[in-house]
Formats: sequence, C-alpha cells, structure tokens
Amino acid sequence: MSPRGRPRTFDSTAALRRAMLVFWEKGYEATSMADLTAAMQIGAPSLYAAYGNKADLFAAAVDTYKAEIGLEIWGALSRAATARQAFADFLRETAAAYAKPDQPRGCMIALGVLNGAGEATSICEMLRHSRLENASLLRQRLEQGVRDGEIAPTADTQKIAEFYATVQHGMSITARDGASFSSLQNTADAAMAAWDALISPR
Amino acid sequence: MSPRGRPRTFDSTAALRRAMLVFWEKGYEATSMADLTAAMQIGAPSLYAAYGNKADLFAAAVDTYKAEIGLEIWGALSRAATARQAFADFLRETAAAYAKPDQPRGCMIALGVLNGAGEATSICEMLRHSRLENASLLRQRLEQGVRDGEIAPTADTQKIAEFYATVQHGMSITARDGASFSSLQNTADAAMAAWDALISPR
DNA sequence: TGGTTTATGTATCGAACGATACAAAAAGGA
DNA sequence: TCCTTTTTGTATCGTTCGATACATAAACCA
Repeated sequence: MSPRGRPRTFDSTAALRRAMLVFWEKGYEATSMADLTAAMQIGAPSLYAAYGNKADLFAAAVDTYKAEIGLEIWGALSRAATARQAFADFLRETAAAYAKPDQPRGCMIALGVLNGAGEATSICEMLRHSRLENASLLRQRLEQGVRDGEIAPTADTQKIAEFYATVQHGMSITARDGASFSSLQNTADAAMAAWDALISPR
Repeated sequence: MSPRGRPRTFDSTAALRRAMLVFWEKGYEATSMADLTAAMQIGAPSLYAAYGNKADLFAAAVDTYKAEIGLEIWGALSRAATARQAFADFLRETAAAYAKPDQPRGCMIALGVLNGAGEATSICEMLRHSRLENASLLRQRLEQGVRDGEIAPTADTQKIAEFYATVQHGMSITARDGASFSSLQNTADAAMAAWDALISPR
C-alpha cells in the first residue's frame, strides 16, 4: 500500500494551499520560485518533483482556489430559488470573499495574469478560459430563469451575463484598492438595481 | 538656445510613446528593459540618461497615457450637459477605447500593476491613487448633478461613483479577454440601466 | 583649434531568475 | 542484509534581469 521509496516529509495539499495563497497575493509572474519554496517550506527539488514546473504548480493552485474559494461564490448561483436571488447572492458572496480578512483581496483568476504576452501565454489563456466559463455559468442561470418564466424570453441573456461578470471582474480591482465589504456590497446592490430593466426589455 | 553637448539622435516623446505602448500591453513587471530598448530603438544608457530607471520611465509613460488616451475618456464627463449623459458618454468612450484596434486592450492604469508586493509597491500605489482619483471625478460629476437638481440629494454619490468605476475596471479585464466594442457597449448600457434607480433612492 | 559638455554604442556588472545534478537519507522488497 | 526506489538538502547550472563603466562621437563655447 505505502509507496516504495523514501516517504514525503511534508503535507502535499497543505503546501499546495500555501503556494495558492502566494500566487493569489502576488500574481503568477511576480511570484518567484524562492517565494514558493519559502512559503511551502520545502526545497526546490521537492517542489519540482511533486508538482512539475512553475506553470504546473500554478495550474494546481488554481484548481485549489476554485475548490476552496470559488465554490462558495459560484455555489450561490445554484442554491437560490430565483435567478434574481441567485445573482444577488452571487454578488454578495463575491463582495464577502474579495474583502475577507486574512486572505488576499480580489479574485485569483481575475488577477493572476493579465498580459498574455511572453512565456505566460498558456497560463493567461487558461485563466481567460476560466473567466469566460464563469460568464457562461451566469448565462445558464439566466436561461434557467427564462424557462421558469422569471425572465422575459426577449431578454439578452448574453448581455446580462457579461455585465455581471464584468462587475465581478471590476470588484477584484476595487477590492485590491482597499474597498471594504460594505463598499463592495454597495456596488453589488447598484448592479442589482439594473435587474428589473435588464430582464424585461421594452 | 540649443543645448550644450552632443544632440539626441531620437525623438524623446516618440520613444516615450512607444514605451507607453509596451508597458500598456505587457504590464509593468512583465516588461523588460530589453523590450523597451528594442521598442524605443535606443540603447540602454540613452534610456537611463533620458528617463531615469524603469519606474521613472513607467511613471512618464502613465502621464503620456493619461494625456493621450485617458483625456478622451474622462473628458466626456465634462462635455455632456447632464450627469446621465456624461456617464453614458463616459462608458461609451471607455468601451470604444478598450476595444480599439491597433492598440492594447483595456486600461493601462487598471492593468499596469495589480499586486502591491515586492519592489513594485510604489508603482502600484501610484496607479491605485490614479484609480481612486478617477472614482472621485465620477463622484464630483454626480454632485454637480445634485446641485443641478438632476439627482436626488438623498442619492449616495459615493456608492454610485464606486459602482461605475468598478464597471470600468471590469471592462478592462473583459476587454483583455477579447470582448468586442459592441459587447462592451452592451455592458455599458446595462450599467446605465441602473441609473434611474440609483439617482432617486426610495 | 582646443576644451567642455552631453549622447551614443559596446561590453559587462552583480543579483535574481527558473530549473537541475548529485550524493546522502529513508523507506520497502527479496 | 543488500538492492531498488523515491525524497531530501546542497550546490549550482545557464539565462535574464535592471543598471553602468568606459571609450568614442558630436555638438557648443572660447
């Protein structure tokens, strides 16, 4: 059952979580391998043996982020009974997560890499894909609302989804600038003020 | 009248404009001095003699950006007669600038530096200051609207300003992800759909 | 013309980068 | 016990980073 060779002396998931926090706080390019080995408290060869290169480790850290942080935010979409409540909860969870103490501000997926040039192209493309996927989740919830009769069939679900996705993106930057939870929640409320006009176009 | 020593062999403002484009496209940290000297077509010593170090050059590039790109966006705030039209124009100019062909997508001030850690702290703080200043400009235009009787005195101008500033921040990321002008304009329209509810709170 | 001043081009600096070579260490299997 | 397998710690690889030293070139001033 136990593996053949010398056993690991560190907790792999705990170390990955520490790496996730460093990437989240500093972004992909600004994080050095020295930062990572220091935070994970392991040597460089252990890191490369366990996770691969820097890009591989970042991809694993993003998966951890999605499971640990993202799930709480995006789970709100499916928990609420109505689309309106789902979007309100989604934005509220976003505001809470982005301003939560003792963890980096904003979203790791939104802020991890922003310039696609250079060697970070594939990483940037992965995050871009995740962001577009998130907007697609918003759209799916809207279309569910259309099927439920909550949203007018003439409503532009793609437009509405992109709007709220864009608001969430912006909240990452505003959160990095120091906005409090209540401040972010005010923005969430303002975004929801457009709801009625958006779901019943004239 | 002419300076004492050997004259420059390059156009200082043109070279600065090229540096601005590189910083804009790749961000502060991902841009290397080799990238800059290649784009500016000057040697490293000429660069350092003319602009100082990398941070100084970035600050000068930001000034150029504000004068060349930002002015068109933020000028819309003061050009329109009503606050509503001013914000609609402001968002439309933003959408147009962020998706304009033959230039980097999104906003240099929003995307230049996002992690304050490391050596880029002062740069990040400068951009953060610019972003908060922009939100303040939005608020001032709203307060003008209050004085004009266009906006209810009970309206939360700080909240409204932060909302539209956040939407603009998000549009930078959405633009980087490839959104077209019409797509960004849809988001701008959606944001304006909240206007009536925001300026006359109940 | 000779002296001063500034800019340019080459060549390179020390530091930090991501990533490994290598040998010792610690486990299981025969 | 000896061999194989895997991990760990040290030391270091070659590259790239931001930033300069230095000699030469090109202007103005006296």
